Amino acid sequence: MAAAEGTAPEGYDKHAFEPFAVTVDLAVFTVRAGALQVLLIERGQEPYAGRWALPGGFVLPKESAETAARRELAEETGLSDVSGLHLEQLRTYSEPDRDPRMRVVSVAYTALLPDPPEPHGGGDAASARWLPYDGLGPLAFDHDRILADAHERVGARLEYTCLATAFCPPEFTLGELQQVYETVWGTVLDRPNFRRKVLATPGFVEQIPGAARLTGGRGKPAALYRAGTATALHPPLLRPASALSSSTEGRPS
Amino acid sequence: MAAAEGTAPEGYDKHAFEPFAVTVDLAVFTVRAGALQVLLIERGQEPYAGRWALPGGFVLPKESAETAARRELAEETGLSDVSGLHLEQLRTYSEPDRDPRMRVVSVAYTALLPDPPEPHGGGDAASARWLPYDGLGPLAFDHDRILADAHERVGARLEYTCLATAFCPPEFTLGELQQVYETVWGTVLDRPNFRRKVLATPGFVEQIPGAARLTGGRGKPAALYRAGTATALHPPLLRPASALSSSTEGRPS
DNA sequence: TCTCTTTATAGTCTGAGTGACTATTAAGGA
DNA sequence: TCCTTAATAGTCACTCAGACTATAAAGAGA
Repeated sequence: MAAAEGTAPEGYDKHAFEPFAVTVDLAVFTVRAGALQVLLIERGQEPYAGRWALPGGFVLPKESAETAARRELAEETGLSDVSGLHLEQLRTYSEPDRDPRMRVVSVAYTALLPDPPEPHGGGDAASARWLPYDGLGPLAFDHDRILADAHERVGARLEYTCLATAFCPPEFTLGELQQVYETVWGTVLDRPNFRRKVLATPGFVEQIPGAARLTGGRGKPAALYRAGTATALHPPLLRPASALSSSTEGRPS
Repeated sequence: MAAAEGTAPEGYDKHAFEPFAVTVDLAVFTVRAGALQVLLIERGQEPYAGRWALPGGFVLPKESAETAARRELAEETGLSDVSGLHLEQLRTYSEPDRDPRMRVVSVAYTALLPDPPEPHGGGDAASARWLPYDGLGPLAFDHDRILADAHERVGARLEYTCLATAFCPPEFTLGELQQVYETVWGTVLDRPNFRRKVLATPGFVEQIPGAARLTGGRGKPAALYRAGTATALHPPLLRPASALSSSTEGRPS
């Protein structure tokens, strides 16, 4: 139901039941220098003063959670245009005691950025920073759990969708695309096999004719590709069995 | 964040911002007589009076959305013990105008029941009924969308998990398990190939030694199985390409 | 300039897994 | 007794992924 039936108080009005605060939390990932990084802000006040937390904020009265998430994403990253970025609802966290101050229900979102976003945003967050996902200390609230869920979701999405290109700039090499997989999954993939699989999937990537880029200064120049129009990956690109538990290893806290 | 930072009003207190009503909506599926059926309640009052809607209700001040969903599931189905049933959070719907009366954020859940639940519940819902998923008219609120999302999620879950046994009673034949797949996906599967795949997956099902049941009175008796301990399905049991769009075909409204 | 290293790209071989089949077994009904 | 139905067993070919080897094209250093 949408409201006001079932266990609703009889003759309800908007104050006949306990109101909830509704917020959004953002797990924003990027791949920088071969490492998976997360956008975090440092809390300035209690509770959890000094601890890192996921960016986020209240859903305003006239906006959806999705709209709120995109607004917060723009504010925290400092990017002027976030309309093209990948933003996906993760799940909702509603444990009654997850915020010691009051009852807060939070809709978590996962966002993916290509490499060169500004180091930290110009929004209201005092100190937003990119931090490596591995080795994070315990975060504020239940954000360890949210971040771990987000990581697992992104890893699974790479298997069944063409989402990996969302981590890449408009033009990228297959080596860079492979590094996205390797970084998120925490494994090493065979380069010829990865190449064969990506090129065999229609619409995953399309080659930019005649373009090439020297990668690292050494070695043969790599052909450049851009993201294709396909979104699904059939058959999927399954991560090796050795990477199946990596989503629960090395996660914060 | 969990609350009270970012775009939160300065010096917030619990009434410094617009309160939201938080509800749960349930998409409860079962397979009865070879058809996919959904538990629905008929609305008795405006808005959408006379229309069918998903069961659900308010999240109480001291409970999580998951707890609320399980409580509602027990009330609406009339089952005394729902602790063993599959219940999974789907996603959250938060469009500002999804309920014309007030601002309601709803956390949707998907539940799966084996065949013989009571026809309708003894809870507060005046008229809860099982209705076939195919051919449903437009539902109340945005419940068409929620139900379609739930169907798609269940169909995808069958591919990668051992979830299909949640639709089956404690003892079942492989033919019954196959019918779960065929009913949810809306396709016909090859029986020997399905059998080979299920039996080749360790922990999916385990045979009950010596037990057999006549299925339909005709034909060779089928061996009985119970659900195994595995939860994941590696490699997945992908639905045929002909069933890929069936999640968007034939869905209500 | 001639190697050596590095990286991209091409190709081979094999085994696992699946789709499309055919064959056999065990029940009930005419 | 024969026919139908449904479960179960087995075959064959094709696809695909993993593990390789080989070649091409760049820079670095002697």
